[in-house]
Amino acid sequence: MSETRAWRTVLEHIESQLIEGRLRPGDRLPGERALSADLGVGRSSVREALRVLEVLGLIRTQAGSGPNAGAIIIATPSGGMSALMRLQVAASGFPVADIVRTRLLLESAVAGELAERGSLDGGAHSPELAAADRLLDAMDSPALEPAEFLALDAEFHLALAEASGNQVITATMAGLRSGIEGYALEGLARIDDWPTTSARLRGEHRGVVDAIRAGDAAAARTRIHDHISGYYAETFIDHH
Amino acid sequence: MSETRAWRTVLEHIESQLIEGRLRPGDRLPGERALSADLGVGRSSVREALRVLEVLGLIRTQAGSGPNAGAIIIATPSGGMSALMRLQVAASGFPVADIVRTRLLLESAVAGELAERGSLDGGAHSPELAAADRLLDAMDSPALEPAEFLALDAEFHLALAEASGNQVITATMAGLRSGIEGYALEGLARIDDWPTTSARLRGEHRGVVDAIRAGDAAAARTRIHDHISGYYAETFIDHH
DNA sequence: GGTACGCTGTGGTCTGACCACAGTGGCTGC
DNA sequence: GCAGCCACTGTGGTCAGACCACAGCGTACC
Repeated sequence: MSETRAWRTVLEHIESQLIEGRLRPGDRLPGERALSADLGVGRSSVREALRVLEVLGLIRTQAGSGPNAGAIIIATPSGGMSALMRLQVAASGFPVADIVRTRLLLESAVAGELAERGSLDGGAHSPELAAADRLLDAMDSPALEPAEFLALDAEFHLALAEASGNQVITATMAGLRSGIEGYALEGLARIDDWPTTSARLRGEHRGVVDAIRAGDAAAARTRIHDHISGYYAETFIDHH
Repeated sequence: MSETRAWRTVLEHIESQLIEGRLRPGDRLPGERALSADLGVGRSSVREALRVLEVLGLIRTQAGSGPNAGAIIIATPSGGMSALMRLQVAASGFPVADIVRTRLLLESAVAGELAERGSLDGGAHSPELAAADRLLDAMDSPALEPAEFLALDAEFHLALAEASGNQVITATMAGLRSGIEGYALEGLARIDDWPTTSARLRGEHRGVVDAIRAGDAAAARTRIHDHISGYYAETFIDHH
C-alpha cells in the first residue's frame, strides 16, 4: 500500500479520473505543479507519470500558456502501440515471426470482413476504401524509391484496417508494422529485381481491393495472406 | 529534426543499444547517474525514460546494491500491453465493442490453430493444454466467488493463447482482457442466476478444449466464438 | 487603431540533497 | 578457525528549488 511508488499514485489518480468520466479526450490536465501539490508528491514524480501517459498515446504536452498549453488528453493508441512493439522487438520480447503471423491473421480477417460488408451494401464505391485507392495510385508512380514505396505500402495496409472501423485492430496493426519496420527495410536489400517485385506487389494490392469490392471474402482473405507471407518469405530468409 | 527532448535521447539510446544487441534480456543497464553523465542529460530525464521502459514491460528496477539491483532488461510485453489497453479504454481511445470483436477474432484463430496442430501430432495429451486443464478443474470448485471464477476464466483464455506459442497474440490478449476487466466485473452484477451461468460457462470451456483435442478446428472456432460473444451479449447489454 | 513590448504561467531541464534498501566485507566475539 | 554481526557503499526513489524557452494576453506606446 504505502509501498506504492509516487508516480504510480499519479498514474492511478489520472486513470480513475478517466474512468469516472471526470476527464475526457480534449480536456486539459491540471498543471504539473498543481498535481504535485494536490497529490502530495514531488513534481518529478508527476512528470514521470505524465511521460508514461505521453508515450502510451494518452496525452499531448505543449509548453507555453493559453488553452493549447499543458497536458491534453488525446487518446491516440497507435503511437503507444508502435513504441511498445518496436521496443519489445528490439529487446527480443517479440519474435519477428510471431508478429508476421499475427499480422497475417488480422489482415486476413479485416479483408474478409470488408468484402462481406461491401457485398452487403451494394459494393461499388465504399468511401472507406477511398484512402486505399489513393495509396494504390500513389504506388504506381514509377519514380518511387523502394523505401518510399514501402512507406506507402504500410499506409495501404493501415488504410484497410481503418476501413474496418475497428480501432483496436487499427492500432495493433500500426504497432505490428512499426515493430518489423526495421526488418522490412533491411529485407529490401535482398531484393534483386525491384521493378519486377514492385510490379507484383502492386498487382497483389489491386487484387485484394478487387476481391473486397467484388464481395468475395474468401478470395480477399487468401490474396492478402499470400501477399504478406510472400513478401516475408522473400525478404526474411534465415534471419537469425 | 525537432528539438529533441532529453528523455527521448535516453530512450533512443537504449533502443539502439537493444537493436545492436549490445543490450540483451537479463542485462543490467548502467546506473541512472552513469547514464545521465554519459548522455549529458539530467538524472531526472534519465528517470523519465526508465519509467517509460518500465511501464512498457522492458525493464524491472530494484533498489539496493548487488547483481539484482539496478534496471534489468526483462522484455515482458503483457504488462505494457495491459497498461496501454486499460488506459486507452479509460480515455475512450478504444471502444469496448472493438476490443470484444478483436478478442473474438484472435481467440477463434488460436482455438482453430490449436485444433489443427493437435490433430497433426496425434491429439490426446498435448502438454500445452495442461495449464488450461488445470484451470478448468479449478473452476469446478463450487466454493468459488464469481469474481474468483472470472479471474480463473481470464487465465484460462490466456492459457489457450500461450499454448499457441505466439507471444504477440498472448500479450495482446492479456492486454485486451485487462482493458475490459472493469466491464466484465461490472457485468457480473447483471447476472441473476450465477450457478446456472457458471455451469454453462464451464461446459462451454470444456467444449472448446474437447474440440481442440478432437482436432475439430471448425468446432473449436465456433464454440469459443459463441462462448465469448454469448457472455458479452449477456452482460454488456446497452452499455452506453 | 495598430503594433510592440513585457508579464505570466506553462512544460522542460538540471542540480543537489536526502532516504530506504540490499549486498559486501571486514570486524568482533566465541 | 569460524560464525555472526554491523558499518559501508552503491543503487533506485523522491523531493525541493532553480532556471530556461515558449506561447498567449494585456497594456502601453506610437
